[in-house]
Amino acid sequence: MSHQSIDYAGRIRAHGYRMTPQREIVLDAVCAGEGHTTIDAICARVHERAPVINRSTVYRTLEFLQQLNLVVAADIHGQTIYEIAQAQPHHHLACLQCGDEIEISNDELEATYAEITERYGFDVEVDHLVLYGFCQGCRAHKAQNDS
Amino acid sequence: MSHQSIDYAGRIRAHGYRMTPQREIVLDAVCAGEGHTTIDAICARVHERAPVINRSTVYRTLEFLQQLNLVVAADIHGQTIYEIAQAQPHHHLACLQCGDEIEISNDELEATYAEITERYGFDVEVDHLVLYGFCQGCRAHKAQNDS
DNA sequence: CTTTATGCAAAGCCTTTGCATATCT
DNA sequence: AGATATGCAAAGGCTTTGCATAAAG
Repeated sequence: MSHQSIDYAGRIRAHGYRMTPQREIVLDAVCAGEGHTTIDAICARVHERAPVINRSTVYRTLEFLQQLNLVVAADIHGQTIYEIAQAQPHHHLACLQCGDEIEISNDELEATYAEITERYGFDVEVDHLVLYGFCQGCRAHKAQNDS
Repeated sequence: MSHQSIDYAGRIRAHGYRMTPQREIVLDAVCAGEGHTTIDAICARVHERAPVINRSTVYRTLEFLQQLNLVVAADIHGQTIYEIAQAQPHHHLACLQCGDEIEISNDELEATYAEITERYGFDVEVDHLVLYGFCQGCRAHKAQNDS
């Protein structure tokens, strides 16, 4: 699922703003993150293609793209990560040990949300939940060390 | 549930460290947060009782209390919040509109975690999940405005 | 041609750190 | 006395902002 399939220029112009090379390059960099990219990673990728682009432009562009709902942000370990907005809400499993991340669909959590709404009258609005824990590989190592 | 019921001084000394007025005041300030307190709120409360206590001491003390598992921290909207460690893992529902927070037990989410472990081999280790959404009152307002 | 976007540099904010002093056991 | 904890001030890292210039429609 590439971001190429979306008419970003059109959606930006539809709001009365302009498409620029910088915005395109930042969008590409976010997309290259495969789901979750830090500012540093984005800046590094941007810098490869266009060393002249300023860091503050990257910040401003990401802010801008979020307002148009083309990019979404999430907090992970206190760091902000960015990714291309997808039609499907989804979540992440982040391994505390190896740092690996697994993307999961919303299905697993939907039932839980419904239950919370029913019990607390609270409408959970989560597009981008990050659950921490230990992945399969690291669990195996942990089990060895604990013995 | 007050933190008074726990022998903090004892637990601190058991690790070879010292109980000090500063640490006691910071602990009180965290406890006064009723579940989730920002650094600023903690510093404000500390300052009321003892204006001389330095901000860096508060940072160091919180770091210290976390290492002893007397205080736990979580990220909420990019801000670090602190609370007294409880025996029971629990989570928060944070309303995006009014900022209200509801504390919920782990029970609602346990089944979901089990399912994730089964399906992905990923062991979710969440002591302090924060779910964003809209509380009952704000949902009612939203419904009105949307019509 | 007008408005929006960018680059640069500087300011801001929050957090951490080094070091001398004070405090606890 | 010996070790730990604190206060102060300064440094650090990341993000935001003001302003002049450049570029898009």
